Amino acid sequence: MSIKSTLEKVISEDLAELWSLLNSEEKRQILDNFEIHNFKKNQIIYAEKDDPVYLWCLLKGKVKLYKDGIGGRQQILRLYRPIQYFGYRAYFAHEPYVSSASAFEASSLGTLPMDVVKNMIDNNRDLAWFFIRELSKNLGGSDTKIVTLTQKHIRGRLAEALILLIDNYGFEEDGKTLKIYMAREDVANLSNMTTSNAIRTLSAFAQERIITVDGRRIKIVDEAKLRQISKFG
Amino acid sequence: MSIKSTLEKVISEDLAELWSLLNSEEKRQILDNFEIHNFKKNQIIYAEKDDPVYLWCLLKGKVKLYKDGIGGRQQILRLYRPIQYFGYRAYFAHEPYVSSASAFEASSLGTLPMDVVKNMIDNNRDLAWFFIRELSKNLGGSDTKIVTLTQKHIRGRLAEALILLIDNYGFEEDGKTLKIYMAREDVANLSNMTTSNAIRTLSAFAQERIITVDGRRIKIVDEAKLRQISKFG
DNA sequence: AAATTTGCATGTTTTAAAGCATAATTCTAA
DNA sequence: TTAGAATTATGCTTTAAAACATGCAAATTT
Repeated sequence: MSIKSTLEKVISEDLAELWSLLNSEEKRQILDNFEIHNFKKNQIIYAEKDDPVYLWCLLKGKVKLYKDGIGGRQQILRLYRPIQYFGYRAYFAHEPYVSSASAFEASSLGTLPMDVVKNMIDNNRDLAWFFIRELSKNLGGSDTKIVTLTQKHIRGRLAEALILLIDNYGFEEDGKTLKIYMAREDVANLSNMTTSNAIRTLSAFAQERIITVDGRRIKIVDEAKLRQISKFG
Repeated sequence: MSIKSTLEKVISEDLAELWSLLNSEEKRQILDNFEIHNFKKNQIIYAEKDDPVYLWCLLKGKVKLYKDGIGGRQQILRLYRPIQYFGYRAYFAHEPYVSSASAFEASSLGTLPMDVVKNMIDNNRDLAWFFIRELSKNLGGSDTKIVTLTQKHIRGRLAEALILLIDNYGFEEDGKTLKIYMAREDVANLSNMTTSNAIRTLSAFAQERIITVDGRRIKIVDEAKLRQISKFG
């Protein structure tokens, strides 16, 4: 199979949501400009203050969007799974990036120059609506996060983070084990607490039989309890 | 002057930014659907969980967008001044509102049904870009706020809030006095702290000759120092 | 004008979470 | 395969901010 038709296969199968919104000329434009890049575990995809150039599409793996804060503290803002798009916000705002993206594990990503995306949006209202909707959903999420991360106590924040991991990456075949294996430090960076407190609170949850912990494998035993802790104390 | 031509005057003068993007048919559509509403001080414009129906345009006054959190604690997310638009995010996300809006002082607002806005976006790419850009700027701001509100200490958060007030509402004729007079409680809700601590820290800033405080009149004496405190300790 | 409410100011106490120290364990690379 | 590094686990100490209490002043209501 030619490189091009392989690419077409990859793109048309994987970009499902966006792909269906395009006409044949637009599809050709994508094929001509789409590039695949592979990233190793923990490799940085782009960094805060960089100028945005590409629309990124996660094809395989896991990616975190994060912001480095005060005293080396890092806040994870969003997590991506295949097939999701990111990296476009800063371009649309005419700003440099305010956050960084890195591969959580070995990942494969596609790029499309934002100038191409811009042209396509100009001529495709469905595409415009796709981005308007994505931006709107993200903005609602960030506004909500401002309140939960500042007002919830540690246990509530950790419970919320675990629920986010469930919703984002789901379970292994057993229907219990989280399908993501992250360092305690990343759990902490997700839920706005120190690594010590993430470890401590995970242990507490384990003791209370809400979860079990085996290294980085986290099993959700009592999801209802988790949601209750996330919502209230 | 007829009601309609008065309205046209109000709209064409005040909606400047959006108005210039429209053709005459679109302008007619706005004139037919635009309504003016007046709100008293502290009156709620819409509330969290409501379904979004209108695009709101602040014509006169000041509006806060906020979210009620845990234990009666409120977080102010954004502040609006004339002429700014809000209330569209939830509609675009196909969600109920996740935050509430209320008038900070007696205010005058215009409404346009979101269904009308949607139709206009469908046929006007500049209008689409207007909202894409606004959403993108807001999302960058919210993502940044997540980090500053969780990681900065009280003094840094208050300094940042005061700078936000400068940038949003500016100064009186003296070039020093903030052009907004808000209760200590709102200052606290803007900077994620208790009312007591807002009062305490304002007093501390006054003692350090960074600001002067006379009731709700706040004079910025040393803006450079304020920016330094916001950035670092 | 008196009474009541509301908002501002400040001191004291309590507490949640950070910071720090030290092991134990697991991973990684020479 | 072993030495070293990184990660996880736990206990102890410190601290920033919340919670609480009280007094005072200004504004509103009666």
